[in-house]
Amino acid sequence: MDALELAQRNREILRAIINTFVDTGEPVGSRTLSKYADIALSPATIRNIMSDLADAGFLTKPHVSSGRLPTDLGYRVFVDDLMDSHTLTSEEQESMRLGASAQAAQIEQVLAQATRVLSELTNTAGLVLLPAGEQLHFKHINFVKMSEEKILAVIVSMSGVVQNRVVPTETPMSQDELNRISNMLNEEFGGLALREVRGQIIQKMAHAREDLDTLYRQALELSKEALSESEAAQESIFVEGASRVFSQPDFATNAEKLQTLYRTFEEREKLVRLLDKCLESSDITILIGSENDFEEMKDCSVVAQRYYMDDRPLGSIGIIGPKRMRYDRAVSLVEWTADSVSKFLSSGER
Amino acid sequence: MDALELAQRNREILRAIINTFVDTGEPVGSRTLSKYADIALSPATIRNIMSDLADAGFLTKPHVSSGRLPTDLGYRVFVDDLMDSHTLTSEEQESMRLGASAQAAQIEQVLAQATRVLSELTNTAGLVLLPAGEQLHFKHINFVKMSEEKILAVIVSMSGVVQNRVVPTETPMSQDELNRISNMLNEEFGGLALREVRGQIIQKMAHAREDLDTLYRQALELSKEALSESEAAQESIFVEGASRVFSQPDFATNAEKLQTLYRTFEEREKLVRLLDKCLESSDITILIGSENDFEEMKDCSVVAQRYYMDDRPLGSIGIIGPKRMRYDRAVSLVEWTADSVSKFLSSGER
DNA sequence: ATTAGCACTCCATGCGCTGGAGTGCCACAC
DNA sequence: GTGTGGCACTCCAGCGCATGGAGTGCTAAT
Repeated sequence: MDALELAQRNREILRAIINTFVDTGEPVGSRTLSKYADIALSPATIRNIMSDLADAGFLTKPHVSSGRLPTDLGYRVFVDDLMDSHTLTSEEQESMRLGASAQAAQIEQVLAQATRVLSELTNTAGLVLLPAGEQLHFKHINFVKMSEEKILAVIVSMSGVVQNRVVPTETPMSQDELNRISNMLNEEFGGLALREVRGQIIQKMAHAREDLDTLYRQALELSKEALSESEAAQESIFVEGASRVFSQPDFATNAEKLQTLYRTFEEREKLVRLLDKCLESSDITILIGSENDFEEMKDCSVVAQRYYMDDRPLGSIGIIGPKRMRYDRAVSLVEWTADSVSKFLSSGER
Repeated sequence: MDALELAQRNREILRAIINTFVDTGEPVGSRTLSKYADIALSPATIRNIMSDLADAGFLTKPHVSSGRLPTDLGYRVFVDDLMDSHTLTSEEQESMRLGASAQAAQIEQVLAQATRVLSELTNTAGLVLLPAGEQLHFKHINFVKMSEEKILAVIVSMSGVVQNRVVPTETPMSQDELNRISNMLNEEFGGLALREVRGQIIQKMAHAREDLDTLYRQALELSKEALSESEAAQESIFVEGASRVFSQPDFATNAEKLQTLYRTFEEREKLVRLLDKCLESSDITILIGSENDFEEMKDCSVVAQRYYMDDRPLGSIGIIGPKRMRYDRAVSLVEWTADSVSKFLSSGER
């Protein structure tokens, strides 16, 4: 760290190296850098500085006689300390605005659209973690009779997320009864977190077994099934434009990397975990290379941010791309998108 | 064609060539083939036959001094005339049975599961076209009030497909009114094809404008919106195990092919069109290489079959993989799967 | 008709060479 | 002592070339 804190100039050099590497994708040499506008030093001097930066762990080289490129740590200090903040161009802002103001439909569509735009503008894969599980608050439940033994539960959360669930039942009920049941539940549980609803249901079922009227008991039974945790956490992620990552020159040439990367994207589970992690912090999260816990994605970086409804974090939205990316732009765009989405969700519009 | 019809032996040779090529992935030479168990001919003789088969358009060679490999036409006659029918091993049957008998949930889950198994067993990508548009028959509609201006329509079809749709409205209605509206609609339209329902609604709205009571008019209005065609045909396909295709040696080495192929899979639209085409015939559909209309997929083959509910075709299920595949196995497995799915859907279970 | 033999083609592989880009170090200048 | 020019050295990427092997096509013999 000393090296950096002492010498402002070293920071300049590191910044310049990263910038040009991000631009070109080629390891950058001292000569190239000395031609770089802002730097009026001879290659030899630059070499010395580079050597220091390499000793400090910010740079490596692929082989002994090649230019330098940033390590994960190098990117890290760049992102933390050296990066200029990128101001969005008006076109960028334009595209994003479109994203959020698309005629209001289901929340999923808004999120998918925002993610798609994000992916296009950053030329990386756009990700969004949908509200699920703990984040959801009960708004409305509705039952539809599908057959004598099967009932479809439609659960609507405050945030506008709709879940369908087929629940088997032994005691056949008429649609009318089902409607009354849903009325009951809606009055009783409106606004509570799903977790609380589950808790209350279990409590009520345990406490007063006999003295409840049949319909109410059935209501509890049914809603318990419908709200059961098990599958709730399913497939709660959208990925848009993954092919953009694969066509980055950083991967496109290496068929093997492409394979494993592709498989990881297909599974999705790891992507969910990544975004879940981003939910923990209110700041924008940047994971560079091996900073994420997945070996397969050690050549990728993630930039993600939570989105909110009425100050309650619902999920996260972001991008995943090669380590070599324009972090400044990515950060601005992700922040802006998360912000737009939050504003949209928090306005009366949904 | 003569060449084939005259000489039974030529057919043997073609079959052997295709079989070993499918096995090894390498162009097969006359020498290799003469060692092949069933063939007691010298390499020279085989060369002559190969030459004939090449003239007839069933074989090519990558370059002048290499072994032969089948053309699309070659695969075609193989599939049509030469192929032994593959009988499923008991393990294969076992996996498939699991697929269909998974505890009954929504139709989508059953289809997804069947497709996943299909993909695993064939080591290709599994595809399924979900019932949509014309295939759907109205069973039940239900409205849930989301806000003063927004109503969620839940449409359940006879086959068990559930669609959610947010409909904007100007005249606020209570949940009670909504329930009554859905009762009305359900009685009136139960069992009709969605297309017919749409037709009837428009007709009724046009015919008797004034003399209908308000609620009924609102019902028509609302259901018209809810059932509008526009978005109905969206994303109605599942793809499972696409990475299996990409890791086939036929593509894995060629980064460029991998790219375009990947992009095609991501878009999905072309896959939908392929499966749509398979819906037209009641027979199993096999598209070899350029037989499908998409340049990007000229190195892939599709094997797909319709599935039914009560003798009504709902959608299609199949696989897509490299041209070099075990067509006999693919055909058996796809047929078996489509059959299982159909049986499941047609039994009372859904 | 079938087959052995032979000339020929083409690919894949490996090797050695070369030029270029870049480093590291040393010695010199200010 | 800080910056710089010079120089030797390293390593990669690309190229040309030779070589062996797999395979064909043709011809002549059986």
